Amino acid sequence: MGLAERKERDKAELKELILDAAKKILLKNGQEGLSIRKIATTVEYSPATIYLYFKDKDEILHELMEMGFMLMNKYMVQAFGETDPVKRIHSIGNAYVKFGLENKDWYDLMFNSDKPMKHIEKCMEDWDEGMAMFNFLTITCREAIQQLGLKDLEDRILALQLWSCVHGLVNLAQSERLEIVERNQTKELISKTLDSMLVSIFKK
Amino acid sequence: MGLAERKERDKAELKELILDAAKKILLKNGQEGLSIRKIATTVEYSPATIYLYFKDKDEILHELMEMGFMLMNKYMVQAFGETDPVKRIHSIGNAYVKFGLENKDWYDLMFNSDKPMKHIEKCMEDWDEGMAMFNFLTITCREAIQQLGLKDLEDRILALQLWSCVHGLVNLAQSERLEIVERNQTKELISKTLDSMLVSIFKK
DNA sequence: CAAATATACTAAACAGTGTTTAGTATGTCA
DNA sequence: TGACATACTAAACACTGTTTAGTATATTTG
Repeated sequence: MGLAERKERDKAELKELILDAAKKILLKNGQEGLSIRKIATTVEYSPATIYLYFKDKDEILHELMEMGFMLMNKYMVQAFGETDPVKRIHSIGNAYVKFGLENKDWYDLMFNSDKPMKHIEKCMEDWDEGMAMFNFLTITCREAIQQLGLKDLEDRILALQLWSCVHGLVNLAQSERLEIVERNQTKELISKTLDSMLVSIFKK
Repeated sequence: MGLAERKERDKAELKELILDAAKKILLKNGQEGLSIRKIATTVEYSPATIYLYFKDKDEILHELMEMGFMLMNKYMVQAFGETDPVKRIHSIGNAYVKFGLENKDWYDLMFNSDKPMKHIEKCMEDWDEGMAMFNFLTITCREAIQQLGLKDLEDRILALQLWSCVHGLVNLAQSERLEIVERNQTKELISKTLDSMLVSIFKK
């Protein structure tokens, strides 16, 4: 029976089990289909028990967001290893878009949803993972500006320019606005646009 | 009483009343706070009555989306009147961002939410208003490319490059990612980034 | 005029949602 | 053995979108 099996599971592991269940449901049903009650039935506990391990749903979504950033880092390993700053920017851009297109639900949690942010606000925490990403991009921009002697460019403005472009592309693709405006080959369209933007900044 | 008052209202006007109520609730409580039941109590009918005038909630959100595009057009009048294509691109960009920042809920419905799009899919309709906007931008890009002799730029790629940048900026601002990464003066940051992008494309 | 039909509307239910409260077993310690 | 803490849950609260069956009222037809 469920009771006997559950007792075997270490008490401290339940938090991890809940997050595992949440992750599974997120991947299978999306953020809309992720509910406390579904998590509860998956781990074979009552919904109220979930609240003994997490303050509220926002906290669970925040933890999932952090998992999403770990997954994104895997997409970035090549970029992290790139020494040439301009090449690194290319690598970051491609990895970012690739991650966004392949992991809609994770991406949404990390860069669109306000629920993980509400938890950050409530607990007076910071958006560490997102800031780390942006700082890495900003530093890379600074290096690229120095190397190419683009003295009239500001690192954080350039970083934001790059970020907003890839963020916009991913969101337009995910909200199905792109497919409707330009049917078929949206992936090719995205990579062309990304290239065009990088060319407009660094070449000419 | 409610009954007497209601009878006076023309039957054909109820659909408009429902949309008016929906609009009010959207502006006051946001998309999260907009429910069929709240609309029903506002217009003093039962929730079931709403479904005699609209197929489902998605249809109501779709109609609100169309209202949003009408509002956006008001922000675009100056751009529509601009004859110089490069200046027109500047004008469109500024109007787009201004609209996005000032009308979060409308913007979300128009460019992020999948619910109005679900209705479009169900009814085999098109995203006419969005396509019209993108076509206008694409035509302007074509004119700018011709005028400046930028023969290695493709109009629809350039249009998408511009769109994704402003869309990204608006979304980053609205999801509070910008404020966390760069505290204070986010508005100035956005206008600087917008300028920087336009400079990188059209000057140098 | 009376009966049949069509219109406009609603009460109640269904199946969900996040969250809280009060209470129940079980285990530990004095 | 009694007191207390821990782990958990049933049930409720206040919501959500949507559907179904039924009720008045109005209109049309025989």
